[in-house]
Amino acid sequence: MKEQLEVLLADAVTALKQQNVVPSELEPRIQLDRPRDKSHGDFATNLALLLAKPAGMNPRALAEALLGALPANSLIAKADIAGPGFINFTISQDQLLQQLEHAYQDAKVGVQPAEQTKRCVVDYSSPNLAKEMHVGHLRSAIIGDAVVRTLEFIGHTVIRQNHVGDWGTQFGMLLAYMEELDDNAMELELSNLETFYKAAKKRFDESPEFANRARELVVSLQGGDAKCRALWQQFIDISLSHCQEVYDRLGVSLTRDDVMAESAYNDDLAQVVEDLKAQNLLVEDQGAMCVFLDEFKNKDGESLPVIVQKSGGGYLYATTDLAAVRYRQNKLHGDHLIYFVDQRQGLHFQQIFTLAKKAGFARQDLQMDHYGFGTVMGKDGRPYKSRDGGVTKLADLLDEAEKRALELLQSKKSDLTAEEQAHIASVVGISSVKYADLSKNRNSDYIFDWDTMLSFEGNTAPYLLYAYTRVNSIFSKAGIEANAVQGDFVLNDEKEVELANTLIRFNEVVHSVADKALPHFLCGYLFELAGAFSSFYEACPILNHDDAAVRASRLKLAALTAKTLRQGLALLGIQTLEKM
RNA sequence: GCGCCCGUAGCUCAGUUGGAUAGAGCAACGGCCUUCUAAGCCGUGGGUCGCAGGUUCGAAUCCUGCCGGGUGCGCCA
Repeated sequence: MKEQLEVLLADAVTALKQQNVVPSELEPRIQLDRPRDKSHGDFATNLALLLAKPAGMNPRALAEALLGALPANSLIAKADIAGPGFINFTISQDQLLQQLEHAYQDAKVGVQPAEQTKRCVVDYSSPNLAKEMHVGHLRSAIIGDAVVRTLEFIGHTVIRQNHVGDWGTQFGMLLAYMEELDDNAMELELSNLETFYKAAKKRFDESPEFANRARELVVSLQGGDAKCRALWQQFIDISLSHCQEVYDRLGVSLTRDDVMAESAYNDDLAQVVEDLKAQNLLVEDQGAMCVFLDEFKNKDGESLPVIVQKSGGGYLYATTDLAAVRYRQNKLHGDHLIYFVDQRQGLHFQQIFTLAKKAGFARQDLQMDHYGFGTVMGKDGRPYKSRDGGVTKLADLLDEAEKRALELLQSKKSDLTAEEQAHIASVVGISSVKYADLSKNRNSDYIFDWDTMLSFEGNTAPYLLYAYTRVNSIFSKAGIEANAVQGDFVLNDEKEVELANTLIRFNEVVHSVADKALPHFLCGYLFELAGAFSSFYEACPILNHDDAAVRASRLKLAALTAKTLRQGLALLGIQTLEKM
């Protein structure tokens, strides 16, 4: 609908250029807003204000001219010139009704496919396998997964890449510790990777012999020693299955097939350095192999180095990331490489992107984006910590979410069985954690607060899940299938119109989430939709209305609301409940 | 020192590439359950958009300079 209006306006501009009213070289950006004030119509544009100066005309007169040049159409019911020269459009109700009917019938709820589909290679989650996943791994997995689902929904091909860390120096320490244990003890110790890591670290810090052995093992591991590799593989397998458990509980769509570990690039690293050298980009500095990029300066105004090989010969994560760029472009055939990684690695990725293009590892037109995010903070405004001051394991965090949700449910009166309560608590707990994260702008830090995220009031998962069950209860009460209501949409009541206008915005919102990789747009929209429905539900009787046509139309509005909420939440990676 | 992010109501946050009177939720206060629904709805109060300049028809948004916070800047990932 917005797109159609944009096309009409673009045509009007073209017409005015032909009439020499507007300079022909002008290419104004057509901006259409949804005004907050309803008296300003459904859409408003500032086009006349933008063009007034170059055209040497009074903005209101130019607005008149634009309206005169607008092609005939069935979209616009009314167009007014307001204020200094805004044009306010009111969309014809026929159009609105058509859009509603289409969304009601459509498997994608009226969401249009992207104009140009791409192959997106998305790097997200990517934990270090040496330790168990902790609270710091939450955002990449949750936000990345929501964006991935949204990109797929509008027709892009997405290749997930879980770039797990399985190759760092700390693995020497872990292997050394494994060596000291017999089979039984090992199995026991590996059941909790967190304590295993701590025990190994303690040995490393306390015993110089152990530390030496750990360093030897890193060398043998990277040298391909069979015994060492087997031990390492055993550890990696256990750690990956821990990760998979967390993904499954969290409803993150990653699987074992998406794992493309750091170690997988091992054989290509020497080649990366070789290729940089062949292009005269490489400089040896203090024994390390570096590329100095003029785009980045240090405090003295000197170029900043990207170190690709340590003075001891070892490779670094910059080397691996360069190899990964090349792999993702050439082997996975990506058009758009996306990284959901902590904001703090911003400089690193800027360097990698710049160097990848400079070295010809990436085509000049390859799109590469680092979508960063802020830190998870505690209520005290400092990075989130568990009660004992340590990092919180993700598994424990999710346990607590479910436990708190269950307590909350039990505090309310309900006729649910214990089994139903347990299931609902699990969904509510997990989705609360996810939604709290997704509903904030990913760029900023956010405060992790159990009470706020589990509240049934405000922009939260429990509120939306409850809103969904309320809509559903209408259909179960009436014994009607939501997707098979006979009759047409008819809009009379103000609340009906408001809900209808909110419903048809879903398409725009989904596209903006995909374009900007900002899922909080969708959260804000769903909250608005749930609110619009509640107001409608309060003001407009559905099953009790005696006019069958009105009843049918309202049922369809409810059905489309349910469908939109379900689909919207699904894009966020949140499942719905039939009752709660 | 330089780079990036941030500063909006008491609190948590929106504000979609500059738009009309800066919005939600929580908290506070006041209403609404003999009608599908109250884990809900309706309403009230609450602001020097960090500060000071600038750009223009118009600035929370763009530019410059300060103040305050976070984060990063050669061999960890």
